[in-house]
Amino acid sequence: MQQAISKSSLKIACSSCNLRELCLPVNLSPAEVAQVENLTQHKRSYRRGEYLYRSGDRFQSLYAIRTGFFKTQVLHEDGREQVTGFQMAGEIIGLDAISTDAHTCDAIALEDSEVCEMPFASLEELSRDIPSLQHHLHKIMSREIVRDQGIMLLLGSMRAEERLGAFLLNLSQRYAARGYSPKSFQLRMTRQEIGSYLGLKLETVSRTLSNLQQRGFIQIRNRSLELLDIAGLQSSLKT
Amino acid sequence: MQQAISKSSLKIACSSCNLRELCLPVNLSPAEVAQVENLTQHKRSYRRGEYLYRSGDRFQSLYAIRTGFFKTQVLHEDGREQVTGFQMAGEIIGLDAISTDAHTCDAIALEDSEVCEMPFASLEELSRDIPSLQHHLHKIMSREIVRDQGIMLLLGSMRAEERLGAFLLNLSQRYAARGYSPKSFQLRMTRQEIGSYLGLKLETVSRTLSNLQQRGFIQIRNRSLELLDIAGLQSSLKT
DNA sequence: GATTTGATTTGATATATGTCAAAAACCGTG
DNA sequence: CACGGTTTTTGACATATATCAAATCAAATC
Repeated sequence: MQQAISKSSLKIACSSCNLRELCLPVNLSPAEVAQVENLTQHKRSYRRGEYLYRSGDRFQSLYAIRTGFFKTQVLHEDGREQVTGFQMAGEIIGLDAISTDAHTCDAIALEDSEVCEMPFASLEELSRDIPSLQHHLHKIMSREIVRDQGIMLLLGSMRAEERLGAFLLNLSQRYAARGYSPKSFQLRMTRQEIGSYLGLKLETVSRTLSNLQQRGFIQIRNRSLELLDIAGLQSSLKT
Repeated sequence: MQQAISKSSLKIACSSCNLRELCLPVNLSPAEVAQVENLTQHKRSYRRGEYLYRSGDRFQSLYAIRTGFFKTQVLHEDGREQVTGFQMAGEIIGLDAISTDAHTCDAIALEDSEVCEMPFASLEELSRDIPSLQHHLHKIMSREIVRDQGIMLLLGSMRAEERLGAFLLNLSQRYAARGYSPKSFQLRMTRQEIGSYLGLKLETVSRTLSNLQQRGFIQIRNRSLELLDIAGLQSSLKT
């Protein structure tokens, strides 16, 4: 019964902020849920192109994406930029800033978006009282590390077509996890941004996508993507 | 006075285990130091080539490297491997495993090494009581995320020579931070491993090192490296 | 110390991806 | 709806890095 209560309360906490990543796996009592809700009250909207934060900004909060789509990028002194990730609803952004109390990358909305601000000091305090929240925070940070290692593998040892395939399949899975079609979705980023993320030039991205289309794996027209042969794409990665 | 006591106690804690990264910046009371010491009692030695853990192993502990040198690598199903990092004394290893309760990479000693095992459950428990320890743990994880983003930048947008330059300068800094010469040290890894880490083939690593030597930036003979012109190397990265 | 094994260097050549350029498609805005 | 700017595609060509191969060198083993 206690179980049932926590679960339904959990739903409330999550529906208020869509904190898929932060809330879902944590088993909280109603009182604890209230505390988490209190923490995540501050919401803000961002228009496409707006910065959520910039490299160098003082660190204060993590952000949970309620709706929308962001990219994060690091800038080299010589102007080169590297997109380090694309984040969607339910994901937590800003973890890099804990290390130095300053953000180390830019976060930019790729479409109109809403985020919950979570003051990190409060989150730390609360997670001292709620072990399951504490552990979950650690898992989120660890998951980010694992994700980054996957990108290293991709950048360090895959060819252009494999990188694109892995990228599209990853988006597909993440849309599926949110209840959207895994086979058909809009890309929210430019070829240039895809290229930066994957360590390729935009022309290579375009050519490779055209090639995947010719071979019947995908249908792409501008930003509208359809995955025609997910299994085929997957198996082409394992070769 | 309290300050002085903690500091000297801190020294004891660190000298016992050389936990540069875990202890140094944390301001602990003597009692707290004792608790941390208690946590880090379990030490083990590894011979060159031995595994500290393997991908898939159940997660139980983080490890602080006391002495020696490790590499971490992820394996692709098709046998391709990607070295994701080289870790030296004072660094913490195993953070990736928190996310799934299983290690996601292999950690292998590149020379005879000693580590402190830190049961993660105890670390979480202790960090609930000691806020500065909690915050420090978060910083360590965040620092790992930032490090990984730097490698993404390197892999995604630098050319072979820049990658090697950045790699050598990074090693140099880390040796300097440990009181060793920043200009002269032994590489502990093969050209192959460097190449895997930097997304290059071993022949390219060898050629690029030879080229840096010809141009007077470094002196390299097998694993013995001397950085002859650190400033020059640095400025060649900014171009 | 001889022998085997693995690591490194270097050369010749191949190839994937980058670069430059131009046209076409798309999008937001007035 | 037309305009101007951006994004995307596609082609021709350049180049950095990979591949294959062989010789040398260092290190581990008996």
